Amino acid sequence: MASLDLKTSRSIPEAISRIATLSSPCSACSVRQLTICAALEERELSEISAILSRLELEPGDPLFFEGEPARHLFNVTAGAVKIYKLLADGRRQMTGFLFPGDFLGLANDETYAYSATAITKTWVCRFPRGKLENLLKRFPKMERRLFAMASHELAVAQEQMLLLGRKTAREKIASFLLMLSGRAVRRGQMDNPVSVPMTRADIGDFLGLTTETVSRTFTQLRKSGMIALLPGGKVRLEDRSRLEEMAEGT
Amino acid sequence: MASLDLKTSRSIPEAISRIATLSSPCSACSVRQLTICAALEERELSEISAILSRLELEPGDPLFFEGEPARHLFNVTAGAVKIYKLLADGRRQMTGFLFPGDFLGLANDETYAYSATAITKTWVCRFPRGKLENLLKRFPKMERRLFAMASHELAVAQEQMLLLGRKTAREKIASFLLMLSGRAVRRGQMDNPVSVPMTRADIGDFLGLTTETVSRTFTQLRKSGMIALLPGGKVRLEDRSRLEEMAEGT
DNA sequence: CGGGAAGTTGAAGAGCGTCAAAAGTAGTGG
DNA sequence: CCACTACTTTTGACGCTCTTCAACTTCCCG
Repeated sequence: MASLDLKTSRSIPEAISRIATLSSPCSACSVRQLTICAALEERELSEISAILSRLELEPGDPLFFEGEPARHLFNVTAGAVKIYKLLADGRRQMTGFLFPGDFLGLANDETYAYSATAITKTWVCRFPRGKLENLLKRFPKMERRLFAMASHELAVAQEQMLLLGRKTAREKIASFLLMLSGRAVRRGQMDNPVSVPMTRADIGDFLGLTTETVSRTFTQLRKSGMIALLPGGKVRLEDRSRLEEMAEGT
Repeated sequence: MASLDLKTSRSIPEAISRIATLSSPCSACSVRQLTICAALEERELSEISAILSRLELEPGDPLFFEGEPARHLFNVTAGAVKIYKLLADGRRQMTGFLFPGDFLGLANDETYAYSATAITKTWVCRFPRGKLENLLKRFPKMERRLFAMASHELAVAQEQMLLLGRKTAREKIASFLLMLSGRAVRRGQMDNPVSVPMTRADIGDFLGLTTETVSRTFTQLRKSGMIALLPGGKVRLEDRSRLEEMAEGT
């Protein structure tokens, strides 16, 4: 699994190497157009840059835990992050997987509503909450962009509720693979094969299934010729239209 | 609308006492403090008032359907609304129940991501999307308030994912009743008994269960003395702490 | 290589869904 | 005011999907 992300993140060193020559490291940011920093001027970027810290996380490193005071907001620039909530007895629900360009840490009250952990080697920009809020007041464009992203998250969450509440295991897995593929495209990557950097247990906790059911369902889709399981945690979609039908329940 | 210049009213009773003398119907709005119109000046309220239509809906009346061009945003002022998504074969997932003070119609692309229907006799304020957006640009306080509400929705959605993906039928029903109770309190109503204006089928589609399972689970909770089913769609919570434990899976 | 985590597969069982029917409730009109 | 209808809710019997528990295999990373 880990080897797979090394591949996807191969362009990071290049980006870093360019940092020194630019006025703001953000100018070289490969995910800028995807996130809150889109459409900002160079001068504004340097102000953003001044308040953030860049962190490098190893697989399994936590960003924060549910219930903690929400002191920071984060922006994923490379790698993958999982966010989840727990029940008292340890049952876990992933509420999202985050990839480059995704934003996390919005807190309604003063504490995080979920925990966040790096899945692979991951780079994030970390913003102190108060400082970012001050900046947002001065850059309405950025605030509106953040609102739009939250609004998008809301639509994604509703789609996920439909999946969790009403789809079968096969439909869930099909939807999941298509979602990963679609998001890869939006980040400018190949749509197929799709990189699946998380474990079966993580996928299960995302889809409301057990690891065993996830594994069995992958096998089932493989045997019916709809997908191929490639080494390095990659999955090739062999019949996208049938997967799409399956995902919609037809 | 003629203008009567008043200072911002901070306390609700104070505001209500002034209703008769005020120009904008929004001044008398009982849910103002709960929604996007909180903390606006009288002059701003009258501008809001100028762009909205007030609609009265009968049970079953649609507000809009998934996929339709998102021309309006809505604010519930009285009654109850259900929002839901459908699969091709008719399977349905409620993504929320909305009560006075709640906001709906945010659309990421140009179309609604879900359908919305009145459950009971309902009053809403309807805002043309473009006009409201213009107003938001001029009233950053309101835009920030809307953002905060969307952010809250996001946290609620994540809680619902935890419920849908990982809770048992009993835990789901317990969580549901406690949620209704908590929201009633936030609207200034009694926390117990809780009013349950939606059908068993609607509840099932909200919790990822069938009507039969919802009904059986209600019966089970009633027989174990945790709730009482009252006429008129009311439920009395007989043992809140046990319900809370159950909702959290302990 | 070797050890531990992750993934796969099997068998058995539980929880919830499905199908069916009865009982309760609300609205309508004679 | 009651009968009629249609819908909602409840209850029962049965079945299926997914979970649980367990063993085995594969894949990494040191």
